Parts: sequence; C-alpha cells; structure tokens
Amino acid sequence: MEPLSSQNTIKYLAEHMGLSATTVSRVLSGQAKRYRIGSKTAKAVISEAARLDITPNKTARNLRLQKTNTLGLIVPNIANPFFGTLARHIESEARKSNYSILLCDSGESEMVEVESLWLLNSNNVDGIIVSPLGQTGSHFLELYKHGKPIVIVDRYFPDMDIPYVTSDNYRAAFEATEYLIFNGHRIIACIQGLPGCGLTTDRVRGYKEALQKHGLSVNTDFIVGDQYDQQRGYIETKLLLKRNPRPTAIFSLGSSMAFGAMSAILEEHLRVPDDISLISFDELQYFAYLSTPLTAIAQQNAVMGEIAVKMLLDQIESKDTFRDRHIMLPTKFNIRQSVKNISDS
Amino acid sequence: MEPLSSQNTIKYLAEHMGLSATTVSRVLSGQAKRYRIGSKTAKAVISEAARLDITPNKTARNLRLQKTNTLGLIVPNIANPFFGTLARHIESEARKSNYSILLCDSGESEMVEVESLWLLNSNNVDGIIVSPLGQTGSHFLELYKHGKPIVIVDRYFPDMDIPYVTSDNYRAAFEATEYLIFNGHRIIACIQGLPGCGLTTDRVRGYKEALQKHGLSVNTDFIVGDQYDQQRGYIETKLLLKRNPRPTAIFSLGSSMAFGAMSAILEEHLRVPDDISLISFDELQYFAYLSTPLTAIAQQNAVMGEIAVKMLLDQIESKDTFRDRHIMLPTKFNIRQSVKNISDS
DNA sequence: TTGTATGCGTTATCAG
DNA sequence: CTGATAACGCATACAA
Repeated sequence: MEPLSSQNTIKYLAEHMGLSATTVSRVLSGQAKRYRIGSKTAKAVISEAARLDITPNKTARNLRLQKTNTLGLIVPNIANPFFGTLARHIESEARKSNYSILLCDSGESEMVEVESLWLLNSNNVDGIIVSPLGQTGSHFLELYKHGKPIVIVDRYFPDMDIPYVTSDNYRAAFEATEYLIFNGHRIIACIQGLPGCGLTTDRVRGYKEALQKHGLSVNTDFIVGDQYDQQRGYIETKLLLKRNPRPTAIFSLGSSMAFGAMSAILEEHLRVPDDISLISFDELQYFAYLSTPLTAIAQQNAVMGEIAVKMLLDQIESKDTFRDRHIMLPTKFNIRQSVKNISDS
Repeated sequence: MEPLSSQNTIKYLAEHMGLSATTVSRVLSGQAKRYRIGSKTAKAVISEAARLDITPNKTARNLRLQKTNTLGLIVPNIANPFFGTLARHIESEARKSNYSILLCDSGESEMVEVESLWLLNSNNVDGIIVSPLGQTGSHFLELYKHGKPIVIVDRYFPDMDIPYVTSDNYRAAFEATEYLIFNGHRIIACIQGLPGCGLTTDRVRGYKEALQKHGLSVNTDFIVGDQYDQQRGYIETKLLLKRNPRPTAIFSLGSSMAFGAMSAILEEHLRVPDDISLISFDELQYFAYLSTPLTAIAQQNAVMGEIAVKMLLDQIESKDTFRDRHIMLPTKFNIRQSVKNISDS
C-alpha cells in the first residue's frame, strides 16, 4: 500500500482526485488552457484545492524555478519614519508584482550590514534594495558583479556602477543655504552626517557653493558632525552655541540631528528662530506642529521606494529599459517659521 | 563527460575537491566532529568554501528540512514609528536566533491582511507575528488551529486562544482619565479607534470606569471616532469643539488621532492646554518638542517586540515554557504640559 | 572516516 | 488532453 503524501501538497491532491501531480500543478498555476486541460477537470481541481486549502509549496517551487519572488531590503533603522515610509512603499510596489520583502535592519552597524547582505544572498532573494550606511560599498559591488540585481536608495556611491535612486541633494542643500543667506544670515553652521558618503558630500557641496556664490567665505570650522544621529546633533549644537562668533543659523543635514539641535537649543534657553534659525534636511510629519514649525527639505520618499522597486525588477527581468540608472529626484522646500529674517539688524 | 554542477553549490565544491557532497555538507553545517571527518579535510573544505563563496543553498535546505528559519510579520503601517520600532526589535531579536523577517504591510486593509496571511503561510514561514487590524481574527485562528505558530501583538482578541503581547490598556486608560479628573476636568471626551477590537474595548473601559469611580456619569456622546487615523481625529475634534457644553479635555486613544486633534484645535485658534487639555495614548519621540509638550502614555514597544519573538520561538520549538500566553505589559505615563489644572475655576 | 541512495514538493520535458 | 520522469540542491539513513 502506497503511503499517502503529506497533506497540503499538490501531490496529495492529485492522489486524492485520481490525477497526476503534473495536471494539478498546471491547473493551479493557471496553465490549464495552455495545456488544454478539460474544463471539468480544471474546475474540479480548483474547487478541491480551495476546499482543502491546498496551495503549491513555495519552497519547492522556488527550488525548481530557481526564483524566490522575494526582494531583500536593508535599511539602517526601520523605526526611523524616513525608512519606514520608504519600506512601506517598497513593500506595496513589490506586492503589485507578486514579490515579498525580506527585511534586514542594519542597526547603523556596518558589520550587520555586510552580514545581512550575505544572508539575503544565501536566501536566494531575486534582488536587493539597500540604503547603505557607510563610505564604502565594495561588498555591494562584489555581489552586483556576480550578477545579483541591486538598487541603492538614499545614500549612494557616486563612483560605483550600481544603479541608485536618491534625491537631488546638492540642489536641495544649495537652495536651503541660499534661503538663509537671503534672510540675512552670514554665519551659517552646517551639521553634517557621516562624511565621505555620497549623500553628505553632495549636501555639503551645495552648502559651500551657495555660500561662495554670494561672496561668503567657507569656514570649515562651522562644518561639524560625523554621524546621522540625534546625539551628534545635540553635542555639536551645544558646542556651536558656545562659539564666538556664534552662528545665527544652523543647517542640519538630517532630521535626527535637527532633533538633537533642538534639544540643545532648548537646554541653553534659546529660542528658534529668535535666537537662532534652523533648517532640517528630511521632513517629518509633525514638523508643522513643533513649538516652532520647522522649515525643512522634504524628500519624495514614496516615489523613491517605487522607483527602486521598478529599477530592481527591471534588472531581475533583464528588461534593461532604464536609459539612466542613476536617478535623482527633486525635493520640496517647505518654508515654515524656523528661520528669522535678520537683514535689518 | 559529466556535466559540472552549477557553481556555488555544495555539489560543485565536492566535485571540485574530489569529495562527496555529503562530506562537504557535514563540514559546512558544523557536523564535522560528529561524523569524525578528518580535520585536514574539514579545514580544506572550509577554506575552499570561503574562497569560492560557496554557502549551502537555503531554498534547498529549507525544502529538505521543512523549515525556513523565517518569521512572517504583518503590521498595519510600517511607516508609523510605533510599528517601525516594534518591527525593529522583532527583527533584531529574531536575528539573534538566526531567523529572518518576511515583512507585510497590511496598509490598514483587512483584505490585504488576509491575503498576507496566506502569502506568508504558503511561503512556509515557521511562525507569524501579527498586529491585526480588525474586530475579527477568525482567519488567524483557523491557521493557528492548523498548527501554524502565531503571536499577536498590540491589538488583540480577548476571547481567542492565540497567544498575545500587548500593553495593559485598561489600566493605562484608567490612570490617564483619573489624571484629568484630578486636574478638575468634568467633561472629558474620548476619541476612540476602531470599536470592537480588544484594544479599544479595554481603553474605553478604563476611561469609563475612571469616570464612574469618581462619580461622573458616562455620556456616550463624548465617546467618538471609529478609526485609528489622523483624519478621524481631525474630524471628531472639529465636531467636539462645536459642542455645547464643550469638553475641557480630550483623551485620544491613539497618537495619529491626537495629531488630527491638534490640527483641528489649531485651526479653531484654540490653544492646548489653555482652551482644551489633551492626552494621547502612544508616545512619539518628538512629543516633548511640540508647541505644547504632550502628555502621553508610552508603551514598551521594544520589549513587546522581543517578547513576541520569544513567545513565537517557544511555540516553534515546542518548548511551551510560557505559563501564561497572554501578556500585558505596564505602560508609562509621561506627564508634560498639555493638561491644565482647572480645579479652581 | 567517507560515500551512496533517497526524498523534500514542485515544474519542465518529453511522450502519448 | 494527460501522465511519467527527471531535476532543482540539500541532508539524512544506511552502508562501507
């Protein structure tokens, strides 16, 4: 007596119905017509499968097809709404094309990032979207060259061949700095994130060139910070407020640092914008409700996520329909009340 | 001539080294000693595997072992920092035990939620953590009864056997309401989320019983709202502010609704707390920096995530070490400046 | 100390 | 219109 297959498999369903696994497989994968399977047979299979909750085992399918319909996503911190929003739109865009998301949070640790990359690779994800942490992306490049589809979002590596989507960081920073200058500010501090990564470089360049365009000298003493986190923003602001001369405005290249800056300013019993003006790169939902509604540079998070998925699927399906694989999205400059016009003083 | 196996497989490495796949497999899975494999052989295998970047194919492994070392996670909105934080701690706790996270964002749609559940199931995740949307959890129960390990977080179903971790919502709501009463408030509106789900029921019960304890009547006209979103909070607050008598305090059962409330209050040119007091369930990082620092109930997000993973792994590994599979975590009531003491007036 | 054979559940190929 | 067979890559029982 033949042992019955374990339940929930199409083989079991086939035995159960006196058919071959092949036929069941064909029906369940929507290939009934293509193989001219009798419509009574097809319908019977479908209804029995539904009744018994039998669905093709993805693991076996993945092995056979050498495809997992899964995309890996690596972000520095999913609790940060910037990446949360990104992830959300990546997930929903991927879902539309029947892909699932395997999530890795690198926790701001480059070791975890590398580890995650190999983990995703050994899990045979069809492609990887990553928002990298650091200055170097050699581990990505290696994998990419070995044929694994990859798209980089947000932070990127300018001199690397891997496709990326990011904001037009240079222009955004230029515009924000110019806005401060137009409002009469002459000593403008810049709190940067991790130096050396493409993102930071572009933003700092925008800041510097805006100053230069308006005949202001760039004093690198006023370019501070080295991490995209709240604590750095706090510490650097504490120090900036002790400087002589004291800057009249702070341009924070990230929202976490802007938070740190706000708490430092609060602690020193100073007010925004009366005592010091503040602009933040990155926009969060509640900026309009802060004690001083914060002027900020909003990135197109949602669009960024969708484009990343599209570019990745493009690689996976080898369509190569993208003419340019380095995309920069425009940003939106939301002027609120955290910058004071000091032209007259 | 034998065709060479596709690269990156154990079999290829075995052929390459003149060994059997069995031996390689044993070495690479750390079973070298157990099978008394020569230490020279073992070392050679390990170094060659590293050199050629060969790692056992997870898909094949999963199929053979009937285990994927993957946990499914379904959340209503990963862009919401509450769930982002939860996800982050779930991911890192899972990682410690060598599990990966397959992420689904149900997008506040119950249809997507059900769809995601079957998706995860057909992907053979070893277990599922879900923060459900709705009033009914029958689809979870069905799967759970079929033997799929599940843990529910945050919103839960009180009369259902599935293990859950949540906050002590009743106590938290009771405490917050009592605080308002102690500050002289007599007409306290409550903006609830989705009615009927365990979370809402408990919070509303806490609110009601606090009123009753202090001899205040419960007027259900002042219990409004039906969705955990910003728009509902906005609309309901708009209406509340037109009431006669007007409530002197609003207790929002969620942070999104609290936001909606804030913008409605702002629009009506009223101020918190001078014109109306406000408390929010759920705490967000920046509450302390709002124009009126917001008094709020903070949940232990991180702990919740970690416990959820532990309970899930407990089920998966059939250890069943949890005496009680319904866990309620204490909350923290953070008093700031959004409640005015009106006792004297 | 190592190898051979088998099966996990599916789908593609070929055969009818 | 349907079925038998092989193979995806791995890990185990059994054999040596």
